[in-house]
Amino acid sequence: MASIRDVAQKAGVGVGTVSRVINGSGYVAEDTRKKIESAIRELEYTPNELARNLFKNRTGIIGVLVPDLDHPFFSAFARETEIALYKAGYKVMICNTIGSSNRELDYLNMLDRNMVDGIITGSHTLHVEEYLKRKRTIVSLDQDFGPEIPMVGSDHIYGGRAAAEIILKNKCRKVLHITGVAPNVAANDRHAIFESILAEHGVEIVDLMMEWNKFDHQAYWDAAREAIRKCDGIDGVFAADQPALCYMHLAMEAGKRVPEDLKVVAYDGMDITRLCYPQVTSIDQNIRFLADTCASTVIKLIDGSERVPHKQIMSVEVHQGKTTNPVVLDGNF
Amino acid sequence: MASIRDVAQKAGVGVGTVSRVINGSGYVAEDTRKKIESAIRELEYTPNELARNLFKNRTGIIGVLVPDLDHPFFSAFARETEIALYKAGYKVMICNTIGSSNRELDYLNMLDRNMVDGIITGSHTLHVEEYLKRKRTIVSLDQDFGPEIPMVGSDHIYGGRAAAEIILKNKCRKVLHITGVAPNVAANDRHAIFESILAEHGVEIVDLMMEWNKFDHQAYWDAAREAIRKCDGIDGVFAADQPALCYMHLAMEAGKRVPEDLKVVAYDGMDITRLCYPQVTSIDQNIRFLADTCASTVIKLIDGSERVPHKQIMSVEVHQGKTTNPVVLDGNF
DNA sequence: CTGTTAGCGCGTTCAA
DNA sequence: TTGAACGCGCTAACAG
Repeated sequence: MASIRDVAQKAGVGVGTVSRVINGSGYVAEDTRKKIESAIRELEYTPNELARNLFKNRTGIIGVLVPDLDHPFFSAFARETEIALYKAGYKVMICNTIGSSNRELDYLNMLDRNMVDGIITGSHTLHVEEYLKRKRTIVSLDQDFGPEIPMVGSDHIYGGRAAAEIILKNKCRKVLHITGVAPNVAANDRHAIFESILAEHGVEIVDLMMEWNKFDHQAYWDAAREAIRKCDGIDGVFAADQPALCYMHLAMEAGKRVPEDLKVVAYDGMDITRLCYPQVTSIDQNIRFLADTCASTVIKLIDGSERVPHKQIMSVEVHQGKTTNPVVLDGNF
Repeated sequence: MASIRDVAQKAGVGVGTVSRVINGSGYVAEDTRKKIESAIRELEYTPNELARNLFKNRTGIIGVLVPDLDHPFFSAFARETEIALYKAGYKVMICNTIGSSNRELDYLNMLDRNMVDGIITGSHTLHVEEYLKRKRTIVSLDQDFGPEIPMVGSDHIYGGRAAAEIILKNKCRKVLHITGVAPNVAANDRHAIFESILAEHGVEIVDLMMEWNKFDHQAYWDAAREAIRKCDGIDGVFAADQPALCYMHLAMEAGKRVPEDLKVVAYDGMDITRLCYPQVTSIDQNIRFLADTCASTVIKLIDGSERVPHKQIMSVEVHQGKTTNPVVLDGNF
């Protein structure tokens, strides 16, 4: 409640001097400093960030946009991003964009209103133009908005290829492929490459497309149940963590053995695939690295000093669990 | 970039009039409004929230503190809280407090520095006094800081009792009880009541205490493995979701059948217990209701109009899955 | 109905 | 080494 003026008055000095003491800027005589410091203590003075922000035209806040904070991938991403940004002195404003698309717009507008210094977006329900309008200080996770906006993503091409290699070397003949991430997102790359490799090798593919904006587990179960009903003789599955787990568990319930009768390869490999039995083979994105890179990139953008690459692509890692037979990945298939 | 003065100048009016148009306050002639609106459009003027915030001494931001955003319970809580607060016109600043305890302090200090209008904390690594110093506009999830700070929580007493009833009616004789949530947290209540009921009925209890601040799944596996090694003949488990799952899967791997040889009751019942096979019996907290209540409570505190109850306790719900035999819960045992 | 002015609390010249 | 004055952009009170 006390302001810098109160402190100045109490210490019998001018506000400028108090300001210098607080910020450790400029010269200040040792004894006036003492006086001021004790005045600060007595009044329990704390600088008002709002006034500082107005002056500096900065808040130190970065907006982080994700479709759904309760999705394991995005909650992990949000967590790591917050940690990275905090270390750099920034705070994080978070937003779930799923469900209402003008929430994403709302948050983008905060850039214009100076409420946030930058935005990291893992949500992509808006048209490119809305993003381009703001230009600077936006970093995109896994979607290419063109040269104006830097993107950070994983090597999904390699990921899709690795999944295909595992499936092939496990000798699957009829593979269920559950797709359905947001349109325009780089993560889709894995699907195309996966299917083309399998097709090349004469493996039958059953495609199941989920609505990309359904994140509740009921939708996953429904999709898996539909796959089980519609189609017989599946001996391999490639899907994101959650649909993969649902399908696997339904198949097990129906008496299939994993990995003997059914091989499972999941994409992302979040904790959820580790807490299950058997532990799932998966292609893992390096979420911490993605988050750190998003954080450092947005900070560089804000500082405006360094140039940043348009694309920064992180490796994915293959985790061979118990839902496939172990194979050597050497690219020969 | 353009300020309200630029707009005023361009429209040939005073800043006050522009302000009135923007905020829809006071009277303004139709044609001057037109002029101003077109000036706004031409200059692509957007009000600077920072200046507004300074004037109103408000940011519209609520800080949400959780130990770990990547823990299923807290990510769900954060998600629901953000949604509820957004509907009420507030934004959410998020903080992971695990790992370094002065992060929590940092965020509490934001109250004093006017960076946030209020705080909802599900993290409790600090001493009570630090919370009491700020008094108002703090809402605590699941911890009682005394009469000054409203708390919102679940009926863990009922939860512990229900778990005990299920275990008893499933005729378990030797039960593994994994404990270890943060100290001083209401969630601990379930442990005491659970153990006392089981003891009353002569059921043997094996206690396993986990470090409360370990949230990575490795810690859960370690704990489960230790339990398996140390102790034989366990026919029932009561634990939080993740340790319960780890133990269950290890036991299954060792050839135990669920629920024939081993009954499992998990606490929280997050998605992770639904994506597993067999689906786990659980005591579920109503996270959306908790979040909504935290949100509305902190808003009432900010508005200062209504009084708020010191404690608001939500019911938990019993979800009978496939890891126990179905029983009727009537409190007779 | 409208323009002017006085803050909101702070950081920074710029003289002294 | 220091204090006074100005400005960040906006809102609200007041006078016209």
